[in-house]
Amino acid sequence: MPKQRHAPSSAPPQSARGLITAHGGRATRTRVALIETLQASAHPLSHDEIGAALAALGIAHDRVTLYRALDWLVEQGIARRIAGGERAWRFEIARHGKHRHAHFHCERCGQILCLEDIAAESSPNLPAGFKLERAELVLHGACAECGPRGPGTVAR
Amino acid sequence: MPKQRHAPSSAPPQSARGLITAHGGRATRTRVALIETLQASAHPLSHDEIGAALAALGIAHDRVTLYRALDWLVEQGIARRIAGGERAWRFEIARHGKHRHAHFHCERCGQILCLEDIAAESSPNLPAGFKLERAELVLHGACAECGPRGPGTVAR
DNA sequence: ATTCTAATGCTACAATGTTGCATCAAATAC
DNA sequence: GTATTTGATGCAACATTGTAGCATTAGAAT
Repeated sequence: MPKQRHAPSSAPPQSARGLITAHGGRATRTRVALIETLQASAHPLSHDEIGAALAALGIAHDRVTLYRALDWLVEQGIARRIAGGERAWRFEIARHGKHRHAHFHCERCGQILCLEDIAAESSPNLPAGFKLERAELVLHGACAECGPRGPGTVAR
Repeated sequence: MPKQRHAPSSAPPQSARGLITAHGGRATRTRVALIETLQASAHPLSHDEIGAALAALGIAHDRVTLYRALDWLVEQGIARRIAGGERAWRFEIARHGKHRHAHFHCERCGQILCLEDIAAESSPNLPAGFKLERAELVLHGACAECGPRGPGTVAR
């Protein structure tokens, strides 16, 4: 696993329970662990990665439950779903007030990183009648780990 | 193994057969129909849509063959694969010389449209060591058809 | 027409995501 | 602290999207 890159996150760490109850949900073990896992990660996580993290915490995790819990977090605006390069979704915590940022998909190692400096809310010159709700900017290429040195085994 | 690989010739309305043979491939019915279908479409097509189009032309189409034929087109630079909103890929013909453009994903009807005016090659201020190979910009929202009038049945 | 082999079309499988329903447990009421 | 309510979970079964292996077909060359 590549190292983490930290962005200057100016987020006052919101408690997981607080976030959940503030949205009228029940603070279950799964949801709390989910939020804390996402908050602790510097980059968006896939279902697999999240499942592994929960397993490491000794928390039961059914695949379906995970999907539903994540869907709920996204619905409530607590988390965000991003498309990335492969067909699997990835999830990241929505830092309070933080604008949407671009992501970088390394085609060597498959990792997805946040590019907090690059805004995704751009190019508003849409055709008439179109309503923009959100923008997703994904840059593809080789990350610092894979680029200069030998490329890692490709994750297609 | 495919022999040569050609740099994108900048020929205008290229014939399907010409495109294929220029890249050292065999001009099969499937590939020809595939290219012509993509060329005739104003927006990127999903596998389903392509399959339906081929079926309408009375051309046998196995799902696997379609995947492989499309992969080949992308490898050769004849077509481009874009991620869109759902987990399925969509394909569009790579217009000779045309720069990459952004796409609009309507979350009401599920349609994906090309925004030729909006370039996707932006924001090059990447962290050191990162190599950008391509950028994908997808705008999500409601298209002109779905926005003003009643929203179509959601295609989540 | 014959040959060579790139493409095709099976079949079988892998990965990702969804639906329905019975059960459990988080919050509330007592 | 116990009982009640129902949101959330966990399981099974299924749907969709994409891949791998291999025998067969048909495009191009001889």
